[in-house]
Amino acid sequence: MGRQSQLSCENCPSKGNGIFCELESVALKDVSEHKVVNKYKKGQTLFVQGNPPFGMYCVSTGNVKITQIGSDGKESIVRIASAGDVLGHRSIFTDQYYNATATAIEECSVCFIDKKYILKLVQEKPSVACNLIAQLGRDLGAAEKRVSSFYQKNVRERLAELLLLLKESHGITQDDGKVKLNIKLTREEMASIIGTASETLIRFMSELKNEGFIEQVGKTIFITNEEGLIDFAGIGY
Amino acid sequence: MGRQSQLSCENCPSKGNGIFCELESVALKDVSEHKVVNKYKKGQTLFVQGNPPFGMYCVSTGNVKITQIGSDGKESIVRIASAGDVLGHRSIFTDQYYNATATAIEECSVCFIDKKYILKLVQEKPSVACNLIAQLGRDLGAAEKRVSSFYQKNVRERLAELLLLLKESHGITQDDGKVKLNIKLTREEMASIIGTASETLIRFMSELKNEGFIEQVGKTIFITNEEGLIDFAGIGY
DNA sequence: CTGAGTAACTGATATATGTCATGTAATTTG
DNA sequence: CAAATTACATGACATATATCAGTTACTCAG
Repeated sequence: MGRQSQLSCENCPSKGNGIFCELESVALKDVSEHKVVNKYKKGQTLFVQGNPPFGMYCVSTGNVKITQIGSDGKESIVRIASAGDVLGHRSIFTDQYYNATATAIEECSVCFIDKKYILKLVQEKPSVACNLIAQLGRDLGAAEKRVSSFYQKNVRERLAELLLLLKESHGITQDDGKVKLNIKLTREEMASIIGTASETLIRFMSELKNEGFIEQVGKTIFITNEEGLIDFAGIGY
Repeated sequence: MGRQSQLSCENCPSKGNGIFCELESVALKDVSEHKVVNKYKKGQTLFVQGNPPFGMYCVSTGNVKITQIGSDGKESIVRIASAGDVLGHRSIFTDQYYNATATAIEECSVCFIDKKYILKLVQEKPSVACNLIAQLGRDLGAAEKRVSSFYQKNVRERLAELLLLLKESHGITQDDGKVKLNIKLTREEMASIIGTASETLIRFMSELKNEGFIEQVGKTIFITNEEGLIDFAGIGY
């Protein structure tokens, strides 16, 4: 659905931390020529659970949610991809259909790289393969940590943990010392990340507000007391 | 701790489905020469959460549980590795300390491959890199599925799902049509996989027994009605 | 073989969290 | 700009599951 435009990988906002970061200029230009830049509006899907993969996505700007739908229709957010993150890489190499849906949660610019080309690139450029392995390794680590969180922590602790993770990935420290979470998530979405009902999440958010750990202006969340949250989450950070 | 012995990769029971399966004889022999075969007894650890990784493990025989300990001491099983599965690969490439502990749940034979060598191999042999990516991709897919299961399913459904997964990975169909789950897990361990208390798990196991979906002889579980379980799990398998 | 320790199992009770209901605030749309 | 829709928020209640307590059945070391 997205509008196309050409934008070189060398000027990509995500150049520094992507899987292509160690490629020399010539190779990077070659990547540029094999990709398509797509724009997505909020709510538009990059790919849909159950469909076959044709390539890999690399987020340039904006945030994308990766969700799985249960048989009861409940939507669970398994991951959020931001600038520099790749998407759909899992399905290409495992030769499975997408087992999740990727949806833009805001105006996004995402590059699409053809399956054939990315397979060739991984064969020829060990650095790309290694970076892909590392990325998958980090994703797996994060996913396994979440699995154990579900067992070991209650909703309140998982919420504190989520806020701290969002701070790491999307936090902007302001002049007044408060940290702004630069990502717009509905309460419903936040709830489906930590696996709880939105009402329950909202209740605990209110609690955190009352106790002075966070502040809210509209949907935007500010972390005002990180130490407190860490304590709250009950973790060895 | 394990006793050493030399055993060629070419005769490894897990040769067909490991990450080295596409290597030619010469290369495989080279791998053999860079590995050490270790034996572990039930309860012995391959590596421990928080320690730095020195290499990668490849399970030859037996089953290994990968666990994470929460701040409250609760042990959560994030994955079970069996013949052909690799272990500790995540930490090598992400350059992090182990964020999980690997423990033999029965007599095991596991090959250890030095970090330096495996890095070199991934650089030089694209097939190894691709297989590693695929393996990580499958692991990530499984982990993400578990994350959403926690949100979307209740304990009973997660138990049915676990039994079906164990059937896929460790099931042996017998002459009488019953499927034997060829893996010895304590109820406590099973509970910590699906994230519930052992008492609760036992209760639902009894329920499944009473309704004729499974049978038990000692610790060994037999699946007698797969269809029923699939229905129970409420999933689109 | 035997006793001690651990694991399996069952029951009773407590509680965290889900669900339903209702009202208000914020967005979107014609 | 108003109307309609959607998201946020809080209360009341229901319930799945954790926790605690106790019994029985294995397992393993001596």
